Amino acid sequence: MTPSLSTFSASVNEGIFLKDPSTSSLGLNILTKSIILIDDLGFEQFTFRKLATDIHSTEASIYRYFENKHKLLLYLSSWYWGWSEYKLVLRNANLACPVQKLNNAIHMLAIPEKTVINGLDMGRLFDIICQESSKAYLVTEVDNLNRHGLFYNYKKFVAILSDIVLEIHPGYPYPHMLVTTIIEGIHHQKFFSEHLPSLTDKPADGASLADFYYTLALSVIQKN
Amino acid sequence: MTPSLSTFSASVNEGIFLKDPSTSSLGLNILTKSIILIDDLGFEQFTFRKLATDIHSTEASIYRYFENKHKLLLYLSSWYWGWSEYKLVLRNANLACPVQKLNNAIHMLAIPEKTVINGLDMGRLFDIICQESSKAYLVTEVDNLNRHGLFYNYKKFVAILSDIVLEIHPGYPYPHMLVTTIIEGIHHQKFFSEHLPSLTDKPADGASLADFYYTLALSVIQKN
DNA sequence: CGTTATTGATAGTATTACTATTTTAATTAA
DNA sequence: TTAATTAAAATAGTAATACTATCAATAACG
Repeated sequence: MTPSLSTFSASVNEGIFLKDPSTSSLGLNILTKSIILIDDLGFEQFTFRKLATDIHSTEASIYRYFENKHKLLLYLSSWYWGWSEYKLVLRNANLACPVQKLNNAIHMLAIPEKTVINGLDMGRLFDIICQESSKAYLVTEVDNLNRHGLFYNYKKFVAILSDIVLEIHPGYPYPHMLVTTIIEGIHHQKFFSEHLPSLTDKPADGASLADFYYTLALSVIQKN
Repeated sequence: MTPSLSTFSASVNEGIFLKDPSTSSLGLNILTKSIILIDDLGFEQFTFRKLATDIHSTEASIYRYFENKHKLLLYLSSWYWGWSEYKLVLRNANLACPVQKLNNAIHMLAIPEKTVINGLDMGRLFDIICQESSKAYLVTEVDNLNRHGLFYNYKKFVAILSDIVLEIHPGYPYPHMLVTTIIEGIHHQKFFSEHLPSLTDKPADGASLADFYYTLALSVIQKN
């Protein structure tokens, strides 16, 4: 069911990078290794200098691709949502029932595939999404970034899911709230289950997470 | 209904500070002004140097209270949850119905009071909680911090709410998941409504947030 | 009045987050 | 094949950040 990599090229908004990293081997190296480094060190300890030594390049070279590490995080996040949308659309292509579509989506979000796409370790990228991606928007420049469309891919994904919710219950007043609550919730619970288990419930694996949020979604949608 | 300030002294875990800021006027100054500065600049732009000049003190003096700005954020967050617990217990003291208790709690979380407690601007502190507080735990040192009990106040608050959920539906399997989903959800939606409105639904004021999450909670609890 | 704790003043270091410039290497186009 | 263009490496440097250390001044306290 996983789409072949050759057919997928992530469309990440141009404003995020200075030079498209997907067009050169150094750029791809930056992406590949930054995922590993950010996952290992955490975003705050991660620096372009460390990345540079890791890929046997220089800080200056990396700065030609990304203005700063925050933009790199935004790129990874944006790429993730671009990829997720692609997968979702493909998986739901031949489904008619919106409840099935929603179920599909929630499972996709909660149970990450551990494959490698375009050289990028999706398992680690998912961990970054859970632990670091909110730092991409929880910043003072958020309005400015948003004005330039740098959250487009995430917003698009949310919009698609919201439409599915509305298919299930036309006129439901809070589709976006529900969808972002589920998405951010999944990421939080993943983190909690690993680091702050008393903030979640056992077993907090992907399957029970999907179960919890799918039930939640359906109860809420039908209740209103 | 607001408890009198004289009766409340926040109990923040000792490991968070080097010297208790609530015991000196410089300490209180640090707390008061850091709330304003973090709210104005955002946590990443906020520095002890800027805070020092702001309160006409020195960096070194501030470092005598907090190891680093991250610990200061943890203090503010911890103080917020200590205060919230105090308020919640007081408000629910003479209620028997757990559904009413939950309703109370959700309204308290979604509709912040704009008062000043012990000199601390609660309106601004709430904004910090929404925008910055997740950065207090989304770090690599989280396990170490947790081992030292530095998230105690938040976990305690979650535990109290989870117990209320269990009062409503004994045996409900996901009380903690539900509670943290609601709490973090409220904070996210607050932020989204101000900065990324397409990720939420209008009107995203406190009242409709409370409405959304209260309905969500009840549907989910009763469904299972 | 003397002791102790608190803060201020000053200084210094390692690291981070960049920017600029020049050299080398690799591609491509004439 | 050479010249022209582009990408990357090497090197250097700056301002700001995140601290640490030392010592003097002062206030509080018994």
